[in-house]
Amino acid sequence: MNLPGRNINPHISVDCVIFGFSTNQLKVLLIKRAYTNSSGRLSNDHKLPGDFIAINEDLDLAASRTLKELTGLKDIYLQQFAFFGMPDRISKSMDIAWLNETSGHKIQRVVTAAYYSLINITDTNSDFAIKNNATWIDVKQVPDLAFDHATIISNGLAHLQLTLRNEPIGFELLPEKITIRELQTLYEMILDCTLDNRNFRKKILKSTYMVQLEEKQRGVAHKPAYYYRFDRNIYEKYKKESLGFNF
Amino acid sequence: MNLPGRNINPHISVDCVIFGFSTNQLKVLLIKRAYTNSSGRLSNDHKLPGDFIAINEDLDLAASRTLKELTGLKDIYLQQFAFFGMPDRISKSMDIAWLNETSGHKIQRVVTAAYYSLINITDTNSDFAIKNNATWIDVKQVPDLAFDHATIISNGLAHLQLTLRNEPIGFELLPEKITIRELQTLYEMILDCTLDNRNFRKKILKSTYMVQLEEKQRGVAHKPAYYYRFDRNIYEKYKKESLGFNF
DNA sequence: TTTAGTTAGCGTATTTTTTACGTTAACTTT
DNA sequence: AAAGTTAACGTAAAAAATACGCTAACTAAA
Repeated sequence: MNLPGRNINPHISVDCVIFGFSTNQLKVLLIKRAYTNSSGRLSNDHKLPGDFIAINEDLDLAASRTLKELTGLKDIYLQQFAFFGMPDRISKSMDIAWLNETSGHKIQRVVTAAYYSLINITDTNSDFAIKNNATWIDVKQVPDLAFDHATIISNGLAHLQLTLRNEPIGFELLPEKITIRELQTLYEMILDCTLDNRNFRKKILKSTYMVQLEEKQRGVAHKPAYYYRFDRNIYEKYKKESLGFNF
Repeated sequence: MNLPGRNINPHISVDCVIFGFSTNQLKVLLIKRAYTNSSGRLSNDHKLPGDFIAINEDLDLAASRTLKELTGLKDIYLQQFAFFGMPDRISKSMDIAWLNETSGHKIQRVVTAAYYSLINITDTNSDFAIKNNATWIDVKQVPDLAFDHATIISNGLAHLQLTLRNEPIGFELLPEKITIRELQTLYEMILDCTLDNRNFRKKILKSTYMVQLEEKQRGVAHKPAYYYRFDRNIYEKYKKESLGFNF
């Protein structure tokens, strides 16, 4: 959290849209914000994990730092996807008041760089690390948010969908091991559609960059599935070759 | 150009990467920068059209304003694509000196919002409008640039390529009328590849959103080609229907 | 006026990719 | 041992992408 007088640049901030998938829901990580409303009472709402950047702090590093400070999550790949610079984006009086209070600066307008990521909620280490002021909220049921954070989230989701349609979810975003079914469910959650499991499997198997591991699922009440991992090297080669264009 | 004492926000700037296509080259619009080098002589190099934003100025509007002020180009659609915030991105001493001189501020670090666009150089109105301190430079032969502008350009080109592979170049970027051959050449220049003209034509004709006009080319020493226009409404419908995923 | 040179515009056969759909295998729980 | 559940595979049909050659319509030069 910002302390008054900290050496920040009060014009620029970063915000992180962390998508998380568990069994069958796509969620987004939000933190609670407490503020004093116009009638003098203490109110609550949610905001994205984000913060002003420090003087001379790199934007990417500021995003990682912020995420760790506010949620405990670390070593998460963060992808910048947009920046927001409308002069009125923080104009609600309670937002301005909160900013002035928490930053120790007289705030006029803030330009924010938005980052997104995607993680597996049920990975114990991730789950464990979430501080208790941060919570996972179903993407389809995001409540009223501070600032323009609802816009930032829907924008981030659009970017994630676009990425997913045009290349495998792979690169930085996949967990170390995943079953084909889990991957399919992930696709279905993000694209908000249903896919044919046989055709999806064929597509995955044909792609050389999803590599089958020896490990199987354990303790499941059905035929256990093999785990796969995403091989970045193979993928990079494949990507170079397949530069067709589609529209 | 900035005048000392102008009411600017010295932490944030905008930069415009304007790609232009003429007969068979993809170019980028650069402006000359004069500065006094370490041995006291006047030197020249190039930079992207860009500027600090004014206090409380919208980023998108700042980009349009800057482009118009520096190059005369107006009513150009500008697409944001990245936000650059490495602390050392303006660290060359001559860059710092130039910034201090032109802005009238003591500059530490500048975060810049980058925009790109694509226009037809031979459109007389565009061509006419370019001020004489701005020049079109072949994308493949960009000289040494100020700041990290070379990085910004290659990043912008990558974004343009990505866009082009995943949807028609259409939306805001196409000129009002274009022949299929011109469109193909544009694709080839941007993607840096060759395409089969018959198959390309088939693809365009099958797409319902490229609409044939009655007007033909005139005065060309060969069979004149029909002009086409991009119909955004048809495209928006098409886009909604065709949300497959490929990888 | 004719000829040469140039790009526009079309068609078809082949290969590759996508889609649609059913059945057996391997595990846990009752 | 039986019931329940998801994994894993295959094939035929439709659609899309690719490869390739020829005629049409214009200007410029002879």
